[in-house]
Amino acid sequence: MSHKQGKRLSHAVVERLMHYYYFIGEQITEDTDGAVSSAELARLLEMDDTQVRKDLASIGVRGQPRKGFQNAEVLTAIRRELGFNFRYDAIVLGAGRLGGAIVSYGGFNHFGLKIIALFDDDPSRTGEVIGGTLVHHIDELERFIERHDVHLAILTVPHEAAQPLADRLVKSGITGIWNFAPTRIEVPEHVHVRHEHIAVGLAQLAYYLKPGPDAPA
Amino acid sequence: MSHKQGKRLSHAVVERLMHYYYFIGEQITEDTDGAVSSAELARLLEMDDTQVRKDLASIGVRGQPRKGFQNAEVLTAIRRELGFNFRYDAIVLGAGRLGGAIVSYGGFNHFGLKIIALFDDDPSRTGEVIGGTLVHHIDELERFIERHDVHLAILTVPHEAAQPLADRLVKSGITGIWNFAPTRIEVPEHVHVRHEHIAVGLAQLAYYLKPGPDAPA
DNA sequence: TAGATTGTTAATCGATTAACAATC
DNA sequence: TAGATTGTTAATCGATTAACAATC
Repeated sequence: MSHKQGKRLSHAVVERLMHYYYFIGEQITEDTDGAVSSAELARLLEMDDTQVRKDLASIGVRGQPRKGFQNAEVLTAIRRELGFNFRYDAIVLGAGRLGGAIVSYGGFNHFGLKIIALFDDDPSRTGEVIGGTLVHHIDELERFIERHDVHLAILTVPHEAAQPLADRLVKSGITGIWNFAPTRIEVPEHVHVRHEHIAVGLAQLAYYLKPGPDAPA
Repeated sequence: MSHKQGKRLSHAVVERLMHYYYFIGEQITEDTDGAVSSAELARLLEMDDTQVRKDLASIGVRGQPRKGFQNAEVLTAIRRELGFNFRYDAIVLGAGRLGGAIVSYGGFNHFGLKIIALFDDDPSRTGEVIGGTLVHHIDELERFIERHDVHLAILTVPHEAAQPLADRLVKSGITGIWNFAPTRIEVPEHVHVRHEHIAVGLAQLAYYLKPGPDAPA
């Protein structure tokens, strides 16, 4: 393998790999043998073709002159590099609409994510099944995590519940938190948090739609 | 005003402004008169303090030596710059769990977004009210957009429905699309699309949680 | 005043793009 | 072979960080 092992990919590279994965994955239905050129990928994703070649080289994929990159080979390398071949068991905190949307979304298993339980503090929700997943009472949290050796939690709770819950999660051994709660949470250094700050996306759009002299063309 | 009007802010700057807005907004409850130093903001958001000062300078906010930046002044400037003072009427396409979660989330009105209707192709959903918002049949789409002069649409439909719907939206005069559908959509240049590619967040986390020699410390 | 913090220029760093020889 | 496309080095660009005088 020609690329350096252990080299940590930047967030930007991981994001671009996801876009390649996503896009090639969409194209491939029966045409698994197809290939794609860096120029083609670049055009469709509105980026530079050199960038594409560099990104793919960085994960050890080599193209063929006059042909491009084998679809299947690219997908395999991205899966390997981003860890989609591992299975990550996860729990979802909060059985509200967002938590429900997340457990119901079937796409995550392509990325190795398997949601094995929902938790909610409303006792009347306990025992309910959403998207094939059982709702547990929040009091069961610590015992469940220990018993099932879970390391990833998805937070979809209100503002005020987020930090106390994060503390409980960390104490129980959770090392990754995907935070959809509308607040920042603080965790020890060894815990990875991804803040999914949905209003940022809205702000980006609003900025472009804003009327007046400041509006960009 | 000292900052250049009409200067287009980069995506990265818009995102950082949102983090400041969010964070200061959380702090301020009664303490509207408070101020925050660039060093304090930087520490809490894990970034460089010079960056904070530059960002705030770029939207015309001036701090006071030995005091910092007035909370209220920062918030006002960000609102002005990002367009939160305008009202954006929006429609949501798809009355599934995700569409429901979006209309039920109360936070968007802080950013000027007002969701005025849901649309779904399932006739049995028509007339239903979710989060205070009425579900219309998709056949009403064009007439509704025209009648209510809507320019922003939020897509929460399945893969295969996304592109055809985007085409209808564009034809009806929509100029901004917030796309939560798990596929890329193509639109004319004058239409702004924000792809909310949720699995990217998962991939970032998975990359850090991945076991093995490649895993970063 | 002394000292904390800003505002801004200069230096550094990294990411993007251009160029082009190597390859099939 | 000729020509399309890769792989990679060099050049450019922009973003981040360091340094420090200005300010209250």
